Amino acid sequence: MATRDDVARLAGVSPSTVSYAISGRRTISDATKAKVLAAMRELNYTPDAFAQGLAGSRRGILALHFPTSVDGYSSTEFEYVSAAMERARALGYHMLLWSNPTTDVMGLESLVGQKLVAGVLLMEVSVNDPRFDVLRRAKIPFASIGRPDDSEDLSYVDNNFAEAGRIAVDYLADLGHQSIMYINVSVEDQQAGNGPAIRTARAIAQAAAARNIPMLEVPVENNARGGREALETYLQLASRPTAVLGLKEFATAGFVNAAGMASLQIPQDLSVIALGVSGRSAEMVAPALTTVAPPGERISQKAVDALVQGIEARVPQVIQELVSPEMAVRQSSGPAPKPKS
Amino acid sequence: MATRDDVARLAGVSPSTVSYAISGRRTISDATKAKVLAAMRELNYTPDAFAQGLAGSRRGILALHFPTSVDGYSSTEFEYVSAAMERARALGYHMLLWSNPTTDVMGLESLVGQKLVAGVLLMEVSVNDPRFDVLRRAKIPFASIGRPDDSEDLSYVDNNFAEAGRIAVDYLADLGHQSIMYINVSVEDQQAGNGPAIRTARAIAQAAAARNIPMLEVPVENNARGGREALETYLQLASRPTAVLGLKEFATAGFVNAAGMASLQIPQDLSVIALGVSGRSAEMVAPALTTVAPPGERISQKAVDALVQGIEARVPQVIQELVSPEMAVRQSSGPAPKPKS
DNA sequence: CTGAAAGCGCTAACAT
DNA sequence: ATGTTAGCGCTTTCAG
Repeated sequence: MATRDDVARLAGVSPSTVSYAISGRRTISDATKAKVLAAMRELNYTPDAFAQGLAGSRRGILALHFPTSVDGYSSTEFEYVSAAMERARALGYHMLLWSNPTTDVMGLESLVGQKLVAGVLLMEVSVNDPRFDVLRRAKIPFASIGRPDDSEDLSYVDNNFAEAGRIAVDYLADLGHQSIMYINVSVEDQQAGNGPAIRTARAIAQAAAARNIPMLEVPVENNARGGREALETYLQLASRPTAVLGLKEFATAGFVNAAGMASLQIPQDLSVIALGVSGRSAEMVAPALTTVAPPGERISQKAVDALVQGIEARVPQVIQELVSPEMAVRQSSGPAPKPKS
Repeated sequence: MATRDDVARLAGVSPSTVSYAISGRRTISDATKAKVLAAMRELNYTPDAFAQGLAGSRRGILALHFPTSVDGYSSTEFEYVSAAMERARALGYHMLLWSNPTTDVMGLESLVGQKLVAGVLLMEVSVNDPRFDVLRRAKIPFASIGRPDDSEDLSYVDNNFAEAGRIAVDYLADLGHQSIMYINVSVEDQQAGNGPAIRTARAIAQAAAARNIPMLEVPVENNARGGREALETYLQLASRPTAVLGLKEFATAGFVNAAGMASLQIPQDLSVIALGVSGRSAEMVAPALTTVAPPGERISQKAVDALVQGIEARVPQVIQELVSPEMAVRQSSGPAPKPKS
């Protein structure tokens, strides 16, 4: 492979001139610039990323870090990943995928220690996520999709859960629903500090209280079986809520499907709203799920922007942003049934 | 941050000794090794990845490349990505995610030109994928998940489509089904050379012919609307097949849901089998889809192994492997209905 | 068994 | 406007 010196020789200029012609960090006459460009093209030259990284200060790689999940991830999560990668590329960075158990903080430490990446973007953060301390100590720029409880000094972009709760509850209340069941993630996940689960529960509780509506929380695992369990719980209730909010797509789908088996009509008998689920997933279920979810690409994009700002800005600023969720009314929700007399 | 020379100074040895103590590429007395290790620990030293990459020959980064899809990807695809990343890590490599339009071959070229990555793993390859030529010309190691038509000299791991077709068709034939409809990807996708679509169609046709069963192919887009269109086509058929094979999860789910709306009973009236769909996705649908799909993690894992072999082996070998699909019978399939007399 | 020294291919300060 | 040169932090020969 051709090196910069080969290009310089062929163009008849000094090596540094080649560098400057590429970077534009000093003025080069059009004549020599043309010669350099021609030589580059002829030799099919591209600067070596490792040499650039070692010599300069810019290391054009970002890491996207998420804890390995036993449950696996859904297409909704992949949308975040894809969008983050595309945004990184648009800003001139490569995106490294990195995943290890949350408990294994060493993994992150070793990644950072190698100085391979210029910054780290955290996904699936918990309210007391230990990764933040690791990164703070390492003095490496970072930002997160989602936020921990103690988030004063850090840059993040997160879903506006409070707003999501309000939108969903108000929508249901306006349709005459008088009580709500919330399908939460498993107790273990909650204890692990799952941010969306905790914040959503809080938001729904508040919004429901504001509308004077009782709310019941049911924790299940995020899979079809969990959804079925939620339905069993639902069926055993003395007075069944007419509205169900589900946080995760697999559990919510499982609930809806089980309800269908049990001859419950959705949305005639009860309304179901899925929170934080992408449209594509929502439409895999029958009836298609009404959703309240933030635009994932935009969250990822802004989070990458925040990270890059933290890397490149001379005076990094803390960027914190809550993205408003959007409601998509599909077939799983409607007016509350008339109470039987 | 501490450098290797700092460690050497603290340990009272020469810099190269530190390197050798780490790499183990020459024998070091236990005494000095202990000193070095202690110094490393004290300074919290990790070798700089860029310096290692520049000085040595090993560049511990792999790229996972897939064309950006307008349709977006599903959780099934994410499983491949996750598994590939984990395997790479197990083998001591980082995994870079990279995606751009197939038409834009320049994008891949620039990635490779930077010599950032030691090898490239291709996903979502088409039968005439232009990316192979780019990589061949660049003389960079590569392997693929899936394969092009001309695959003689390259390493790949792919689903055994022929076997998948046979398994599905034999299963249906044994249950008395006499004709089959195949929901394929859109005509555009087929013309773009979508390998799984083309090979699956071929496999089903062959297996059906062997069992003397007619097969009808219906191309639709991979989303809920596509599934509904497939059902409309189905309903208008003079004699309706009692079995449907679907290639993509969103279209297949859409078909099943639309069938439910049209009061078709699955599996009583017709059986549906989803090909290449993960269990998690299959269970989002009601009735849960019977699937014939290869174990995604194992495909990814072997593909990464093949790539790394191509990078590290002194005499790289061409590794080609077809992974057998597995059938999971769920609720969407059963015996053919008795023909009405 | 260990040390010294020559690069790897660049960036950026120091020249002119 | 361009050339010269000193590193960046390592790996790996060459020399004990």
